[in-house]
Amino acid sequence: MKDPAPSRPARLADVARLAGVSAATASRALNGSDRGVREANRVRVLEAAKSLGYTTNIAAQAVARGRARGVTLVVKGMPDDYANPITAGVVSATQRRGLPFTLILAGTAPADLVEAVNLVRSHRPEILVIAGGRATDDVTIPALVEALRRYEAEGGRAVLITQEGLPFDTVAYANRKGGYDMATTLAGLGYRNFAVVSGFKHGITQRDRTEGFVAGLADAGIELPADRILIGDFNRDAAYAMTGDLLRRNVAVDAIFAVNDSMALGVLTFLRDTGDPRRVAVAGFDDIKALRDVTPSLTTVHLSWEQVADEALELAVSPRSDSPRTRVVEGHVIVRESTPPVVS
Amino acid sequence: MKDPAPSRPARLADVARLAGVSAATASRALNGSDRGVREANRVRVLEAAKSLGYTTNIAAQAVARGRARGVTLVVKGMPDDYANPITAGVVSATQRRGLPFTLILAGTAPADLVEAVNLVRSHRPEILVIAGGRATDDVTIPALVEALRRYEAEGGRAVLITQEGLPFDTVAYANRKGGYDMATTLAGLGYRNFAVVSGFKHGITQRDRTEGFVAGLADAGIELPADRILIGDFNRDAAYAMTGDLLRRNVAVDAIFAVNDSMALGVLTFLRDTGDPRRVAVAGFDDIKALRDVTPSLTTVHLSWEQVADEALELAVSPRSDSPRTRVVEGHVIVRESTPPVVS
DNA sequence: CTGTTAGCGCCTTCAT
DNA sequence: ATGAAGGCGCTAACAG
Repeated sequence: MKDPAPSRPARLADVARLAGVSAATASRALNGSDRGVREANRVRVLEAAKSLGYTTNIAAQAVARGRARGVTLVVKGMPDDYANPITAGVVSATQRRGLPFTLILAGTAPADLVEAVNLVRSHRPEILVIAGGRATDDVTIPALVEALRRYEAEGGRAVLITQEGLPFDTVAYANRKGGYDMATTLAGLGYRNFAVVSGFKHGITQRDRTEGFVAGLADAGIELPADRILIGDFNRDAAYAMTGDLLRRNVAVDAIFAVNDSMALGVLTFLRDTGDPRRVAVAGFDDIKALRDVTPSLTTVHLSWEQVADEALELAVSPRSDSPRTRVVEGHVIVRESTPPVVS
Repeated sequence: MKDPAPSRPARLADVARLAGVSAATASRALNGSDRGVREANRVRVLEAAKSLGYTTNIAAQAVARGRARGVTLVVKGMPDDYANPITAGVVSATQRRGLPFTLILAGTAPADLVEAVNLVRSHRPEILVIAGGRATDDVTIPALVEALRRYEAEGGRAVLITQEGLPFDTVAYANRKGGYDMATTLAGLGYRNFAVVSGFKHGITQRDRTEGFVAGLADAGIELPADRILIGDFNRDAAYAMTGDLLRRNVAVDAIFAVNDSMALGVLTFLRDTGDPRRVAVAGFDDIKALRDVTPSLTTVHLSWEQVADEALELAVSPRSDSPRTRVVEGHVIVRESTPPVVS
């Protein structure tokens, strides 16, 4: 049997005709914000729509309205909980508000983010959320700011998660404080010889977490030699490799702080692959879900992604303010098996 | 400083004017498929566009063309690698082809999928991919089929991943064979007393994996008592609970096959939380990335998600065929530490 | 409350 | 190769 000739989707006019009303009335009954339609007509329109299998042409609607409903999230890399614990939070916060949700992936190169924002601009959604950190040496920042400026000038609302310091509404985590608290916690447990597995040098998130950690150690009377701060890519595999480098140097280390959980998992797995995973304490940051299934269970800084996402959407739907607002979400240290108290 | 009055985004007409050409020419230079524009004009249009910060209004483009470029993926629940190893594959396969990508989340109730498809219809993308299994007792299937029929009648191309048996192009995994191979592998390692942790009764994926496993055991001369097949929700937490139920019954079990990896992780974590995780062998299915970091490392059926996604897109971009095609991707068993050979 | 009339921004014949 | 004109499906004024 041959395919039937591609029939046109039912249009609003078809529905209106079948219901015996004008297109305007059908529009109001179907998608209008105001209630100005007699009940009888409303019912007839809805029935006609259903019997025709009508779905609003969102593109046409967006053209007519000048803007598309809903929020678009831009995420770097994969939207998995592993690398991007934020995604799930934004998704559910969005659905909770009954807003349409769309996800755009950006590549991991800095310039990709600018490109993604311009792609989003061409969709013209009401709300744009960008998740993910940036680097201090990122030469594309001016381009990013310009793209976002344009987006907002065109009537959109942009909110950044993590991208602190840019002139837009922002939700940030207390990275410095989290690092600081982790340091004092570990020191309190009796550890003295630390190493930090961090992301490449100019990443803002890892920088703040690392600096906070170093400051916390200092306040606990512990100095961290510069060569104990390892630098590499901001992911699990790099952390795995860095741990090898560290241990091969045969330095005395009894605790490793990885600046995020997926890196901590890399550290842990390396330790396990090469002996007893408990011979060095390990701590991470984020409290991603995957931690539930690893041994030893991992000490980390818990962040409430639900709250982060919720604050972001709240900023987005609130009236525009004259100057950019920043909300900071704090986490708290959760001590688990990977950092047992030191017995001496 | 006050916000400037929301300026309109630059339109094609603005670009055309600045470049000194007509809108038609600007359109051809910017987005036209044909090359019919003199080089000099092309350059001037591109420059004008850049200087105005112009981005195509995709909605308008979609209205004019009748269809939006790119692929939309519908996924149930969260798009994380944990529950949906497919997402990452589809994302990269899509980007590899240079197609715009959009993700729509559906709720986990069967009816949510129909709703999601209709939402997608209203976006009118060229390609629609649905990832995720279904239940045999799903009363919404006719509604789903109708929604997809309409989508295709309107000119869209739908491809299902996993949703075997529906009249659309489909990429399926060899679930039965995977289960069968796992059974014979485990039997070959010396195991005799099995249990299966499966998803709720009518899920097609879990049914096939379970049936294959039972058949494999039978061919190895092992009978699986019906009460050793545990039924519950198709996720980690349910598997965790089911394992508890099983062990409390005090039955002799030396190996548990969980029908997917996240359930296997639930089993493993339960075993660990209540004693030595190695006292029972555990095997899963899918080979998700999170497995890299757990101990003991998990025996599973490896599936190439890249290949699955690639076949799906290949079907989608290939010429329409008269009857629905099905491609089956096979996996293979990978034996790891969680199922050591039985020594007797 | 409802219908009429203009657009929204873009693409695509059809001429030239 | 280019421009003019019409149309895609919907919404927003404006009358009534």
